[in-house]
This record gives sequence, C-alpha cells and structure tokens, in this order.
Amino acid sequence: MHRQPMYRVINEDLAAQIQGGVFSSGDQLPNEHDLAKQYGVSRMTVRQALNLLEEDGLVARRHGIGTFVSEKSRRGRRLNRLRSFSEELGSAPDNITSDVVRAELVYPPKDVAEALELASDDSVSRLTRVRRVNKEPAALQDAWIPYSVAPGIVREPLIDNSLYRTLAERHGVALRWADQSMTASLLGKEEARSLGIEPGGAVLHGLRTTYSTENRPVEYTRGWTLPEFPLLLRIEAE
Amino acid sequence: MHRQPMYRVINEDLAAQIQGGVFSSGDQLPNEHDLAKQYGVSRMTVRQALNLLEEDGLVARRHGIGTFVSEKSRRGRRLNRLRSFSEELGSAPDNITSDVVRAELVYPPKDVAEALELASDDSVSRLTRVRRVNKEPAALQDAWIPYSVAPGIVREPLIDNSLYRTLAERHGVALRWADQSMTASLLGKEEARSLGIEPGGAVLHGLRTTYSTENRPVEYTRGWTLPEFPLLLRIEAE
DNA sequence: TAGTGGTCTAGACCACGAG
DNA sequence: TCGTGGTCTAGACCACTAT
Repeated sequence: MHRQPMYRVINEDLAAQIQGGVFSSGDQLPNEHDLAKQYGVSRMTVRQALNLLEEDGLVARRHGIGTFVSEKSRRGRRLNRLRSFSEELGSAPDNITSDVVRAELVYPPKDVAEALELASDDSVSRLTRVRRVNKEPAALQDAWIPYSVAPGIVREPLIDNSLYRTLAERHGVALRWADQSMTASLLGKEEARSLGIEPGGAVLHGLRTTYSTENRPVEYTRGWTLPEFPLLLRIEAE
Repeated sequence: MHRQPMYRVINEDLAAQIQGGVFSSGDQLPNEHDLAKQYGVSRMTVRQALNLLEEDGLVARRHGIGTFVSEKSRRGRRLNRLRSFSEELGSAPDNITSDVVRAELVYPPKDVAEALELASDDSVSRLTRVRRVNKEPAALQDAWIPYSVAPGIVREPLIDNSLYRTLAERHGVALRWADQSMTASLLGKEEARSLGIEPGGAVLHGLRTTYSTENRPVEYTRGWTLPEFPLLLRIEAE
C-alpha cells in the first residue's frame, strides 16, 4: 500500500512546492490541521513531515504563530542529511563533474580497517574522485568500501556519478547514518597533484564512516575540500 | 504539570543511564512497549525520546531487532544540537577555560550587520574569548550580540562562562536554531596573537548565526578552531 | 513464527503569541 | 480571546529480522 510512508510523500510534496516557488520565502504554510485534512492523514503524520522540512532548514515553526518558509538558503553543502555530493551542493548537477582518479582493489591501511571493522587481509575497494564545480576543483574524495559489501564496484562506472546511488541501486545497500569529523589541514603534495593545484593551502579535512541499515560500516571516506566550498549546517536547539 | 515534556525527561534519564554505565556499549535497551509501560506513557512518547537519543548518536535502532547503545563516542565537539562549547566537547568542564580578551559596545561591520539584520548605527556587544582545554588554546570565538537583545552583557561576567546560559538566564533569550558554515583558512596575525600561537597554520573557520524562538537573529559568531579539536557530526539518512 | 521497530489514527488538552 | 504549534493517548496494523 505505502511504497513510501505518507509523511515522506508529504515532506517531498511540500519541499517541491517550496523549491518550485508555490510558496515563497516568508510565506506562511497552511496550519497543521488544514494540511492533515488536505492530505487525508492525521495531524501527527503531518508533523512528521514538517519535522523533516524544519531539520532541512526549509521552514521555521513558531509556536502559537505558524509555520513559515525560510529565506532561500545560500549556496553550499548542506550536511544535515546523508546525501550525495551533488545533492549536498544543491546546484544544477550539470555544473558538477566527477573524475575517477583511482579505482582499485587493495588491502586496507590501519585506519581504514579500523573504521570498516575489517582484518588487514580483507579486500577493500578504493575509489578516489575529484569533484569539480563549473570545472574548478572543489574536493578530493577517497572512498573505501569493503569488497564483500559491493563486489565489482571498482570495475563499472558509478550510476549518475553517485557512489551512494550505486550502492543502493546496484548492490542493495541502504545507508542509514554516518559519523563525520571535520578539521582543517594543509593540503599535501599527493592530494594537491590529484586536484591539480598547489600544495600547502588550507583545506577542510573530513573523515566519514557510513553505516547501513544493519548498522554495519559500509563506506569510509577521507575528503579534502577547498575553502571556496564551505559546509553548511542547520543546528537545532535541544 | 509538565515543567518539562515527558519525552525530554525520558530522553535525559536514558542518556544519564547510558553515560553512567547502567547500559554499556552494545547493550540492548528495553523495547519501546516496555519503556512505555515503565515510564507510564504511550509508545509515541517513548519514540520521541528515542529519536533524540538516536540523533545524538547515543543509540542505534535496528528495525525488527531492537535499540542498542552505541560505542562510546570519541572525544570531540558534537555539533548535532545547539550547545555551549563545553557541552559540545563533553569533557569535564574543569579542563575547559575561557579567557575574555575583548568585551565592548561597538557598531557592527557589514557582515555582522547583515547577519544580525541591524543598521550600521545600531549598537552591538562584541565578546571575544579564547577557549582552552587543559590550558592549551583550542579556539577563538568572536561573538556579536545586538545591544537590544542583551543590554549590558559586556559589563558583567558570563554565567558559568557560557554565553548561551547567560542569554537564557539573565536576558530571557531562548535559542531555537543556528545556521553554521565551516571552511578552512590560514590563521591570521591578529587571531594568532589572541590565541598566543604562531600565525599561518590551518584552522577551521566557522560562522554561526543563532536565532531565538521568535526566529530573530540574536548572535553572530566568528570562530577559529585549531585542528587538534575536530568537529563531530552524526548525519542521518533521509 | 515471534518479537522488534516503523507508521498511523482520531482525537484531547496545553502553551504560546497576536490582537 | 482565538488560532497556532507542542505534547500526549491508547490503541492498530505493517515491515523487518532472527530462529
């Protein structure tokens, strides 16, 4: 019956209406009671949909007042939900390209083995990509995936340049959550060569371990992002 | 009756039990039905509490299996919820100190005026602090608060070294959410002098605009964090 | 099959903010 | 006062996973 849960359908419908200009910045949405009637669901279900919109920064709720469309967010990588690089950027995907600079089957170095809970003689797929926005290098991403999770992923091109889409659609791996750390570092020689820029500049250095719905680590990525492409985050109060 | 909503009471009780070792890493929590009976609430209310624990990375749910305590998180600043610096670090507050290096009433530069929606002749409180962990400099935070939001905040010491606690308890300002950007940069001379370290190193550079429950910007902070103190983030799937 | 979390109902009352 | 979002009930059925 519900291929997708109703709250997700409603969330996507309202998000599309906001992105499509049916509601503009500052507009008030219909109240929760009316939305429930309109979609033929209970108010609790509407609230689940609105919670997602709020976490994504698309709407802001005001107790006693109403729910309002937020100002159009600045360009940037929104990290609030687990998304592909291009979805994070929110740009037209035309401007975003991906060059695979390495795709091979190897044994994991220590940090990778630890993050992915592997032995040192377990095979791992390593996929290194340069992401560009309008042809300018934006980030280097060095992803490691246990061989058993996605056999052959290094042998075929990714679906739509998206590792996450490929894991989901070709290998049936559903992602659930990720632990990400971020710090600053100076760009090393090897990474600079891959990016085609000078080494020594400040870059955002991220480490991400992504877990499947079975809570097994399925991807570990080291990323270096140039400072022109800041990460954005919406943080809620407790 | 409910000074705090029940789901928050349950959330804090379970969090305390996990932090206090009643449940250890990998332990399974009682199922939702039993928790509901135990706390005398409905299952939906228990689920609200568990959602918060999951977003904070304290537990992981597995559909059809159960809810389990996550591995003890590494030391680091968890950015998933709007918290004070010491709460983000999660360390014993003894190790964290705060030196106020600037506290004055000024007119806002352009970026501050824009973020806080002020005119160039509106007064702003500027509060610059060096945060240290075990006496080592960890971050420089340059906070700007509209004078009208918290008059006199530069004239008195902060409550418990916490800007957020002071805003809440002394000025009645309840924070709701923040937009944060993060990028990397090289530490400038002035910031290096405040931190007492050499300039030119890579640092995490953050900009945060914090909004009150009335969705008015009440704080804009520029932050420079040394790479030894990475930010951590739990990211959920869509 | 048994037990778990995921979704959803059809209400109720409370808390907040504007007029 | 009135309309809004915030919290909560007491169930129901579905989807998933292990056995």
